Amino acid sequence: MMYTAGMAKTQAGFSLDVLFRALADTTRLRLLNLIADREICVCYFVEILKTSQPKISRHLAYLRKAGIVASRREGKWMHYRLTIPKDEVAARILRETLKHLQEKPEMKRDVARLSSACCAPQKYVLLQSAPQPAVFGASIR
Amino acid sequence: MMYTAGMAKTQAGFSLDVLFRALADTTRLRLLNLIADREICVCYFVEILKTSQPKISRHLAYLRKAGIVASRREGKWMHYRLTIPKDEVAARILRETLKHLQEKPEMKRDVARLSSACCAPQKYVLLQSAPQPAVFGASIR
DNA sequence: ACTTCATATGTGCACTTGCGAATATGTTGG
DNA sequence: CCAACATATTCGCAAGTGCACATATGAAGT
Repeated sequence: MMYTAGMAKTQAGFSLDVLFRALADTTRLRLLNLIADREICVCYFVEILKTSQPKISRHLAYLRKAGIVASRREGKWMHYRLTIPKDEVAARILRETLKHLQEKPEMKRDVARLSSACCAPQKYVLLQSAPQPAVFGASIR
Repeated sequence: MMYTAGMAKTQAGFSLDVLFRALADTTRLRLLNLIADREICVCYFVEILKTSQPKISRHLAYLRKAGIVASRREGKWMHYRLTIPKDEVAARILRETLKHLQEKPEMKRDVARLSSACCAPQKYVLLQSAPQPAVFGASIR
């Protein structure tokens, strides 16, 4: 057996229930799909999912507690990004999930709305001065 | 691009929420871990998980509705087996999950209890005349 | 047909989860 | 410090989920 120290294997302590519960919700899957390729500011989620701000915030908190996303503050804005779990199996499950979501029409529509919101922010009152999503075009998938 | 007809791709209609909700429960994960390698009769689950029969039956029904397991009747007994979903992504997620479960001590203990129950059924009153699990030793993982 | 055994399902209850509405926290600029 | 803005959290409620208990279904033997 040649496991080196850096080799992230399955961590026996890790609990999959947590991950699955985090993924077992449509709103959260939509959020994950949107941040899969870029770091996004919360206000975009609100506009794109056409959902209330507290609801978005709560679901993001849920994902954060499950260790799937991380946040970064930039002045008034909070940016969320995907964080691939240390556990190798969890990471693979997450990647497979995102790959699947990419195929779905609703998810494609969300991404399309995001890019149109970025290109023409004047159409969205709330996004007038919002920071643009980063890493557009690049992809972890 | 060289997709042949036989290549099972991601099915857009498939909904991952259902799969995740099915996997987001410890009892169901224990059941899945046990049937991952073999077809098992319900009475074994009851003995091994030391849980009430209705509870086992309910969770099995849940898994059946999610399309993860299938049942087969043999006289009075119902045998359950794992069914890999048609959707390729779902199938991969399920396999990864089972791989992860295999590592966990509780899950190993369940499997150990199962084999001891099979080798010495006289220790378990309820299993006196129960049919033995099939495909012992073989593995889909 | 009746009983027994194996499994499935209905019922009521405790607990959890998601939601909208209101409010709190944190940041920036005046 | 205060006002305005972006985001987070609290609260009360409606809906969902898991459980124990009781009961129903289905098969096999008498």
